[in-house]
Amino acid sequence: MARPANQSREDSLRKALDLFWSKGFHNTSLKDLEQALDMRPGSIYAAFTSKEALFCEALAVYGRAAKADYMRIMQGQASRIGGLIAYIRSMAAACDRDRPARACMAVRTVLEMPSEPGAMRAAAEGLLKDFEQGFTQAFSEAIAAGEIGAAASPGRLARKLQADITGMRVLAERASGHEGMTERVEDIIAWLEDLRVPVAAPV
Amino acid sequence: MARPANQSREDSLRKALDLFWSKGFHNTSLKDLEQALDMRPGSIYAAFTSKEALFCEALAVYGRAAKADYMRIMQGQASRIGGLIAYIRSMAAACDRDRPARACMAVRTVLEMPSEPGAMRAAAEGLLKDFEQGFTQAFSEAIAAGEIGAAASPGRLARKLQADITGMRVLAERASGHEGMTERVEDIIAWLEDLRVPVAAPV
DNA sequence: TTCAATTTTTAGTGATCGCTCAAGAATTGA
DNA sequence: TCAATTCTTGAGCGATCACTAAAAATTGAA
Repeated sequence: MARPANQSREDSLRKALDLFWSKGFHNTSLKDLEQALDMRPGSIYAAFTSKEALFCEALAVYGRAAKADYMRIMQGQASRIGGLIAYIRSMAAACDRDRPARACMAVRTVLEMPSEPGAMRAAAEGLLKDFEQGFTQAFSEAIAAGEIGAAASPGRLARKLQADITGMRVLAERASGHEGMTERVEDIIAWLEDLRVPVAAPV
Repeated sequence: MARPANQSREDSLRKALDLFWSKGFHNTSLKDLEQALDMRPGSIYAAFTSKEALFCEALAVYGRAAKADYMRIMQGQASRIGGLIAYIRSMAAACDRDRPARACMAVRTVLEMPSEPGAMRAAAEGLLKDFEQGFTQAFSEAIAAGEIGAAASPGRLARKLQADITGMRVLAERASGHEGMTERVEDIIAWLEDLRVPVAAPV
C-alpha cells in the first residue's frame, strides 16, 4: 500500500529527547536534530509539524519513562516509604551514570522557558505536577497503612520531597557536585525514615 | 578630551543581567540587548567584546549583588543561625516580588550550559562554589560559637542548605509553586532551628 | 579653530536560523 | 507491470543570528 517509515516514531522521539535534554531547546538546532535523527528537514516536519511540537512530544516521552521507572520501583517494595527510599537511591545511581543530563528534564525546561506561557513550559509544569501528585498519593497510602503519622499532610510531604530531589539533581549537574551526592541521598532517606512511626515506643 | 559614554558600564550590565536572567543566554538576541541597553551593536561590542563576555560580566554583577545581600543580612543578626534564617526569609520575600526570575541565576546558567565546559558555565559554577563556601563559613562560626553541635560538618550542612534553597527557588519559578513557598520556608527554618543546641536540656 | 581622543551610529557582513515544497524513491495491492 | 500511497530527499526560502568596519558625533586641549 504505502512506503513504511525508516524508523519508528518512538525511536525518533527518544533521540530527539536525548538531544534536547543535553543541549536545551534553544541551543538545539535543526541541523543537530537532522544529524541525531538521521532525517532530512522535510521528513522531520512531515512527522512532527514543528521544532516546538517535536520538543513537546519528546518531553512527553520523558514523562512516560520517568513515570514507568517510578511505578516499577514502587511495585518492587513492600512499603510506600521503602519504595520512595528505593526510588531516591535509584535516581541517584542514574545521576552517576552519564545520562543526557543529570538534572530533571522538566525542571530544566521550566527554567529555560521563563516568562513565556507557551506550550513547552506548560507541558513541563504539567509533568512536575504529575510527579508531585504521584508522591502525594504515595504518602497518602503510607498514612493509610500506618507507616507514618496521620498528622503529616501528604501534599506538603510530596512537595518537600520533590524540592529535595530537585536540589539533589541540580547538585549532580554541577561539575564539582558529584562528591556531595552521597550526603544528599543519605539526608533525604534519613528524613523519610524519621517520618516512620516507631514500631516499639520507648519508655 | 574624549566623548563621554552615555551611561555607566555598571548600569548597562545591570540591564543586561535583567534580560539574561529573565530570558536565558541562548534566548536573548542582540536585538533584545540593543533595546534594553539602548545601545547600537557597535557600542555594545566596543564595550563588552562579545555577547558571551557581556554575559559573564553580567553574571559577575549578579554574584556581587547576591553576596552583598547575604553579608548585609548576616551582619544585622546576632547569631549565625539567626542570620541564615533571616536570609532564607529575605530570599523567599524576594521571590514573591517579581524579579527578572525567581530561580537563582547561577543555577539557571548551569542548567542551560550543560556539557560545554565554557567560560559562562565555569563562572556560574564558581558562583555556586562561593555561596557554598559562605554557608560553610557561617556554620563553622556557629559551631565555634556553640550555637550548634560540633558533630555536624559545616561543609555538609552548607551543601544541604544550598540544595534546599535551590529546591525552594525552583518551586518559586513554577506557575503553581507560589502557594507551596511558605511550607518550604518553614521546613528549612525548622531544620536550622533543630540544629541549635538547646539552651536548657529537659531531663 | 583646529586637533586628537573616544564613543556612537549606521549600514551592513556571511552564516545560520526554522521551515517549505516540489520531485524522487520505495513499498504496497491490483 | 502498474498505479496508488507514503515517505524521503535536497535545494533553497526569508528572517534572524552574532558581529564588524567606517563614518559621524562629542568632548577637552592646543
